[in-house]
Amino acid sequence: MDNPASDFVRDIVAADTASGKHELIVTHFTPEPNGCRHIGHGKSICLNFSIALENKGRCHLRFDDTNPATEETEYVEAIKNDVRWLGFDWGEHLHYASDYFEPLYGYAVELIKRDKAYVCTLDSEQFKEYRGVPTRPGKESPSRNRPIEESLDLFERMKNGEFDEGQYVVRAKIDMNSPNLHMRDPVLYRIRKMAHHRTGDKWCIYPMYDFTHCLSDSIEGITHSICTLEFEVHRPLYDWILDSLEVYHPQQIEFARLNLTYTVMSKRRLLELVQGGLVSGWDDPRMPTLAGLRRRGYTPSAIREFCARVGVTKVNSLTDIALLEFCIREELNRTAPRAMAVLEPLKLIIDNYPEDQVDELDGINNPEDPAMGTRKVPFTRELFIEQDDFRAEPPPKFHRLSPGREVRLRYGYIIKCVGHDTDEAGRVTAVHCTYDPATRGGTAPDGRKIKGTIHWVSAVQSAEVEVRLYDRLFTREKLDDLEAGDDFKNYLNPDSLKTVKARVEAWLIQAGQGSRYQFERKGYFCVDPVDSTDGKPVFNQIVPLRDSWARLNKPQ
RNA sequence: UGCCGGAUGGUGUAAUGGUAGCACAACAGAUUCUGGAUCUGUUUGUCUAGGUUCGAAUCCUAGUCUGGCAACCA
Repeated sequence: MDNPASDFVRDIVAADTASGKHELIVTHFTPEPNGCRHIGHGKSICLNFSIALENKGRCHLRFDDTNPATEETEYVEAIKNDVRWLGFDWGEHLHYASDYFEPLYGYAVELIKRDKAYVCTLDSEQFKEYRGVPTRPGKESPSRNRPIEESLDLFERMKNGEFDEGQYVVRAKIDMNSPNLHMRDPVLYRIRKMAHHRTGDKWCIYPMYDFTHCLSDSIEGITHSICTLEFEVHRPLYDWILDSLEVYHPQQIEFARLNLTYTVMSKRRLLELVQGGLVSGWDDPRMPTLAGLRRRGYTPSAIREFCARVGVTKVNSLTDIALLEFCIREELNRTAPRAMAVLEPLKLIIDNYPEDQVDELDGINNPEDPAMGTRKVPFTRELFIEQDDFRAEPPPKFHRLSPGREVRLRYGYIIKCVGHDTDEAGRVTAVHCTYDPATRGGTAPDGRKIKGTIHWVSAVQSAEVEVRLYDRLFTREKLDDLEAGDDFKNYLNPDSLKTVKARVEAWLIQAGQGSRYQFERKGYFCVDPVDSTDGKPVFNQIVPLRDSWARLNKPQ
C-alpha cells in the first residue's frame, strides 16, 4: 500500500484518535450466522479489519445470534473460514451476542425499573395497528402504563416460560408519535420457545437486534460501530437505549453497501438461485459469494484490493464488475505461471516435419518475472491449435493462420499454411503447414516480420482436461430496477457456463488444487478444489485475458 | 402526501471558498514471439434555478431526482 486509504469513516476515526476520544480503536464485523457471505460482506470485513490494523486497534468478530429460528452453527464455521481466507485475524475476540443474554436480561430489567420499558399484551396484529404508518402517528398501548412492579413480574415469568409465544413482549417506552417508526415503542424482547444453537433451551425469551446490538457494542468497548445504510434509521434507537441505561456509548457509522453489475447480492435472490438449482450451490464459481469467488480462483489479495478501490461513501452505487476483473488480472499477470492450453482443439500437421521427431523448445514461465525460469515444451509433427486461430477465409485484420499465410507458433517455429481438410459438412478437420527449420525458437534470421503468434500443444505429448469457461451470471447490468412482476431470473445468462475438453501441456495434470495459471492468449485458470481428482484436474476460468480482437469484432 | 439519507464523466471516487484530479471502462497510437502486458494520448462530469463572494462542486434559499424505513428479522 503506497497510499493509505482515506474515506469519511477513516476521517472520523482519525479525528477521534487525534482528539484523544479513544486510545484504542475497536471495530467489528457482526454477521448473523444465517447464510452465506458475499463480496458485499467482504467490503465490510475489509473496512473494519483494515481500520483496526491501520490504527493498531482491534476488530472483533461477533455473531449476532439472537434469533434461534434462523441461525445455525454450520454458518459460524463457514463465516470464520471466509474471514480468515480474506486474510484477517480477530485474535481473542470471537464473540457471540448470545454470550450476553444474561447481562442483556439485566439491562432489560433495569430499563423497566427506570420506567423506560414495559411488558405489553398486544398481539402482533394489534401491535401493527397501534404502531400507525409513517404518515400517521401511532397510539399508545393499553399496557404502557402498567406499573413497574407488574412489568417486572411479567418479564420474569416470561423468562420462566410461563407464557406462550406472542403472549407478551417487552417494549421500550419512547414515543408513539415519533416520525421514526423505530422509535414507536419498539419490541426489545420476545418469547421464542425454541432451542438456540449455542444456549440450547436455557432461554425462551430472546432479545431483538436493536436492543442486542448497541449493548453488545457497549459491553465489548467497540469505538466505531460501522454498519450499512439501512441501519441509519435505527441509530436514534441505538443511541436512546445506551443513553437510557447510561452505559458506554459507541458511535454508529453507516456506509453504503456494495452492489455489482451483472450479479445479485441479496440473500433472498442468492438463495433462490441455489434452491432453484440454477447454480450448483453457494460455492458455484459464478456466484458472488466469497465461497464462489474462492472456488473460481479469485485471490484474497485481489478482493482486498478491489474493496480498497471501490471506496467508502454514503452514496448508493453500482460498481462495474470490470473493476473486480481488473484487480484479479493485475495480480495474476504478475504472479501466475504461463502454460499453453488449447481450449477448442484443431489438428495441425507439419507436413515437412519428421514423423517421430520431438524437439524440446524453451517456454518462458512468466515474462513479467524472469526468476520463474523456463520449461521444455515438446514439439512434434502433429499439434493442436485453437479452432479460432485458423480461418479458411480470413476477415480483414486477421493475423492468424489462413491458407498461404505465415504465423509463428509460440516458442516454436514459423509455419506456413499449405492446405486444410474438411468434412462433408465443410467443417475444417485439420490444417496442413510446412515449418521453416531456420526459425527455431520463433525468430526469423532474415528479419521478416510475423504479425501473428498462436499457442499450441503437441498432439501426442499433451493431456486432455476438463475446462469450465464462465461468463457473467446475468445478461442485464442492473437487476434492482426491474418492473413489477419481472423476475430477475429472466435475465440469467444461458452461456454463463461452458464446459470444454481442452488439450494442455502434459505437466498440467499434476497441477495442485487451487493452483492458478495463465493459459497464454486465453485467460487465468484455477484448479477446481471440488471436482478435481488426483491426476485429473478440472480447470475453472477465473477471468479471460483482455481481448482486443474479440472487441474489434463485437457488434457495437 | 411522514422521517432519515444521497446527488461530481459510462462506472467508482477525490477536491471541505482558489487550476474539477485519480482509477476502471471506452477509443486512438507506439511497442510486443501472448490481438496479453507495457507506454503515450483522446472523449466524457459538478441535478436545476436563484443568491452570497474578486472567486462556489464546496456556503445560503427554493425546487428536482433518487435510496432507505411501517418483522415479535438482522
